[in-house]
Amino acid sequence: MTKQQRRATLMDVANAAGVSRALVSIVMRGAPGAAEGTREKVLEAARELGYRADTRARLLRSSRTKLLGLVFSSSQPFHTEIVDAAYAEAAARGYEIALSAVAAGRPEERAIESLLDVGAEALILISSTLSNEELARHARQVPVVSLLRDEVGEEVDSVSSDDHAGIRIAVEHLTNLGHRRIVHVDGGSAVSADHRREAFRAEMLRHGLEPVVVPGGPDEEAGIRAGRNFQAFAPTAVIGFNDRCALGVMEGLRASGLKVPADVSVLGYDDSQFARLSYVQLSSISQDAPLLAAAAVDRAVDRVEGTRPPASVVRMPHLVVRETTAKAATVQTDTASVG
Amino acid sequence: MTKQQRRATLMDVANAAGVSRALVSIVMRGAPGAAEGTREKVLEAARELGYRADTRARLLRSSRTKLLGLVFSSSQPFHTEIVDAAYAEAAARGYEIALSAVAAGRPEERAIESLLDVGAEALILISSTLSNEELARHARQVPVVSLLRDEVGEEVDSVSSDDHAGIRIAVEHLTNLGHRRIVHVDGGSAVSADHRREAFRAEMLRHGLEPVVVPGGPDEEAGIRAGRNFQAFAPTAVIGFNDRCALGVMEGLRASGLKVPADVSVLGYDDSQFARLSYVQLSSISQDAPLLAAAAVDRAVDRVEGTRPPASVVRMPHLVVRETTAKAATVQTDTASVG
DNA sequence: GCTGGTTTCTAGATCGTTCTAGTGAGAATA
DNA sequence: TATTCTCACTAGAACGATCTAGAAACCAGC
Repeated sequence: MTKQQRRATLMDVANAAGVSRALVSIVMRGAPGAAEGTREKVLEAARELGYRADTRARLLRSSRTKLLGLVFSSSQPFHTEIVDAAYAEAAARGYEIALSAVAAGRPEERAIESLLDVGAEALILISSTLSNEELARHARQVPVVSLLRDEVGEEVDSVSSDDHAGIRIAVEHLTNLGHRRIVHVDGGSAVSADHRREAFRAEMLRHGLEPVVVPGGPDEEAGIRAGRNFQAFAPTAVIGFNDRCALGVMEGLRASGLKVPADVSVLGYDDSQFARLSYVQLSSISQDAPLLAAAAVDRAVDRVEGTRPPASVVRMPHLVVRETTAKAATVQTDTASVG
Repeated sequence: MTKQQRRATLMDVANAAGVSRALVSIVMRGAPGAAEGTREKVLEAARELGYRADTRARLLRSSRTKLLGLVFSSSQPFHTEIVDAAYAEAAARGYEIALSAVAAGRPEERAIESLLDVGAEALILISSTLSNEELARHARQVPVVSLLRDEVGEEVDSVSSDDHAGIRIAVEHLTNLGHRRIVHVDGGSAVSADHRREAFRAEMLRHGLEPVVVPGGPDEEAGIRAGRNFQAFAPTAVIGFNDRCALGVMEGLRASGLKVPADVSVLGYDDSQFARLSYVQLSSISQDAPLLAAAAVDRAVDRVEGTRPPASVVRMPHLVVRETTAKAATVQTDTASVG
């Protein structure tokens, strides 16, 4: 059995350096109030003993943990891209990130509780599925920032991407390429699915086109299933709920012998790592995850430090054109021509 | 500005229930020494006030947090499957998981420090890239379990899958199907890459076959790149370093007009969610992530509770046959018809 | 009533920090 | 010389839990 050696404490350093604990504390924090000579003597002793401040004790006393809680879903690769960016921004502002995943058998509430237990000073929730009431309840204890979901009430911050604008850009991109028969495979019960679906309907009507929506979901399987349902409509372009869904759609088309983009254009949403894969090269609507993550961390820090009241930030998505969208085939069979 | 209400403490509950702090502590821990009646009165008061024990304070005094630190890589979807399983097993044993990701600009050491700071009692490191010396250094402070990497020294636990056996199973599966020209796209500098490469060489020689290894890596891009390099050899079967690599290989074959599995069989490794996608149906060597995760959590808990000394656990992988491996084409000549 | 043994409960110390309210020494000012 | 002002430093009380030791209440046996 390996013996675990006790960690050096402030007291040990103080004894070694021949000063009081308080002074060591001052030196270790880099706070003013110590003479240059003693400062160095203390640092020397600390180095000697391999001293590292015990964060728990420090935080217990100062009630500052400099810890931001981030709840993500372990099954959404897109979320992990946000995690990466959040770490970077948090570090830049002198905070740490505490992660907690929503997984099978582990609801969002549990994930949140575990973050509060380790002392998170604020919560950032990605695509939260909690009700506004539940969010408000947590917001009474600690600042809450909702990421990728807006309309979360007065007390909760939100950082999201303009879904309507994203769909508008998508529809415009495709109509500019001459597409008229465009299908949207929706996200089913996923968080932004309603927004995108409604936006699609509105934008298609605005262009005088029939808005065909096929039930889908957030993953490849959903895209493939949806493919079987829109074959009859013979679209020349498909807008997927997200990239994974669009990948499924592409796979379905490929199975039916249709070429992308020669026969059908496919547009994804999220601009995730899947879209960027060299053999996929999926055109997609980018929400710019790193920027969203940074904005969320910024708001969380501002709230923790009391510099700002809760607010909603909405960022504009943008189009990334790759190789799955192209001009519509020139032979447009029975559709109405442009007005 | 929303006023943040102070979190309830033991003292608050004690006052509300009309008992001492110590008794509340006893009740909350479920320790013996409280009458049934008062126990319920205290629990009621705690529920009323929404009391949750402060992990930092608890740790400071008792050095027990019931928190296991788990380090994973945010860019490896396979890791997130492990995360899911770890949560479940930890919960079953009465522990919580604290997550910390290795990401761009966030080395493993930083991930570890942040876990120790929140009070993790043990560390589980997935595919750690630390040296054995560094691992040993941490192991002196806290039990360390290395997951998916073995040969980590005396003081460190390890839970891994038998890579040699996995490759043996893979090679046997393919030779049983009549394949003779088999290529292994290796994992480059990834953690288990060396083991699998050497195992492949040994197993192929054992079957009297030429072991052709092509440099690869852990993702789709690597698989595609590798594809360009083994065309000349015209293999009838390919073993990818992992599923993502195998996916890239398949994509490359498809681009060259070759059919899987009619022309070439492809076998993955990990049996990840990618392999299971309905349009992929990749045959793969399963390491059974959930079991590995559970074993790692078990070892960590056992170590924390002092019931066992460090040890190595090696689990047997097994074959999952799906649709990307099939009998070798009957015409096996030394001249392949590839351009 | 007294003693002894449970069971239930509590006071107070303690963990390793930070924070508050000082003390003491020396320099500057009156 | 006495007073004030810094500056460097320290003692001791927090923070919110657990733990130890012991008190109080109750019951049994003699």
